Amino acid sequence: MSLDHILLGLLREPATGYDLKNVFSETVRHFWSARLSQIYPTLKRLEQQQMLRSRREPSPKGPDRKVYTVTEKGRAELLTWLRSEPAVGTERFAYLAQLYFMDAIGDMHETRAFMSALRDHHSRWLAQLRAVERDIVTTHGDAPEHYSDAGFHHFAALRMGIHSIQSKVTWCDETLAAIDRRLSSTKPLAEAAAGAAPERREGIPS
Amino acid sequence: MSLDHILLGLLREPATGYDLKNVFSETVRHFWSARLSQIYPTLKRLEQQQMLRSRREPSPKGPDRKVYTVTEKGRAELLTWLRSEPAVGTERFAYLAQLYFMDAIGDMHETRAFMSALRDHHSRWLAQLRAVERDIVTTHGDAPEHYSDAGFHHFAALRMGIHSIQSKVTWCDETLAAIDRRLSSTKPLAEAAAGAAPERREGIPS
DNA sequence: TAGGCCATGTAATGTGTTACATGATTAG
DNA sequence: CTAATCATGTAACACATTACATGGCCTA
Repeated sequence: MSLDHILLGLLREPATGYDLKNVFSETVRHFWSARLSQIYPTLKRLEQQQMLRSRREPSPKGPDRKVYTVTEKGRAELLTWLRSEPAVGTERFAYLAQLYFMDAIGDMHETRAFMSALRDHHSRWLAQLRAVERDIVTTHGDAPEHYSDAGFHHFAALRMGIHSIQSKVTWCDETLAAIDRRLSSTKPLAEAAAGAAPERREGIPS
Repeated sequence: MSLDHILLGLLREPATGYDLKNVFSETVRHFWSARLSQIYPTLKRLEQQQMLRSRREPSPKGPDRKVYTVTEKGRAELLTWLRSEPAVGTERFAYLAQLYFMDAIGDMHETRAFMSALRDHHSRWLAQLRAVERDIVTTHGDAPEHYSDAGFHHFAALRMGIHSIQSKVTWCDETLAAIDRRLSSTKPLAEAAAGAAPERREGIPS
């Protein structure tokens, strides 16, 4: 259901499927993603359901553009969704599942490499979000309570990304430190330098 | 693909679909969820692919149990997945999408109520995760680097949940405070007491 | 005896990804 | 001339949810 609502939300200005794809990669990408091959059929269906109307326009470059606008029915549907309960509880973290089972590999160095890759990824992502934040603050000032209505809501969503990703970087660091303590207590340098990973069996259950 | 791997991971002990459902709701629920009606066909398919083997056993209560075990091929597949890149970039936050478009309602009080509901939800969730953490620390001590291999990895996954949810509670508080500043600067108490929500139009763009 | 748990599943539908298919315009 | 961008879409498949269907055993 949610792509429907996101498209209705983005279509406050008339736009084509292609336009919406670009908006996705610019502003909405840190909490949602969608491919063109999903966007086109969804727009078509929303038009059949009378949530949208479309008109064809010649394009300066390339084929005709099919420009969509939201109907009254579509706007009503958007408002209903916005007024419904916060949509929580559907988050899925595939990389946490990997980590959770990673003891099956039996080599803490692989866990370390995994966490390190994860830290890099989140750290880069955080830098991007902070850059976006810096732009906004430079342009509109550092008091979001004085932004436009839309600006305020967009900024709040961005701040959630920053808090959340920052906490993951911190978590990666905490976990990497614990891994290092673990490695240095069970596998001193001399032994590690010796080569082949020794089988280790411990008694403490999960 | 991931439910496949999660089931392979959970099946270090032989278990039935029903058992796996229960394990889901106990330990894995903070980063993944699955319904029985998805688990059963998936187990069936994994058996066809020779990742799993099953045997029927009489049950003390109810119908025969169909107990699954992982084959060599299944274990190899699990290890391949564990050794692959961290599966990032698929996170979706439907409630952030709601917030992002919520200026369309045109009433900051509704945004406030939304954020407040979100805070409650995350706060309750955080309390649950902290309770689980407390149990583990009480039983196994506060030095995770000395836990079993499995225990260490499970604890690390739990810590990510705690960091991440805590950061969301903090974000909710920050945003609620900003909303309150905004409400008190644009709509003083006397006006709010007067009743009907006045239309407000501001010039600053997003 | 009513409701919950044990235990299995199927069918229909919804949602999302990957791959395929086409073709014009513009910048290097 | 070649590659990127503009612009449309379809088809096949993969993944997930909701609803339906069955039935025994145990507890309140």
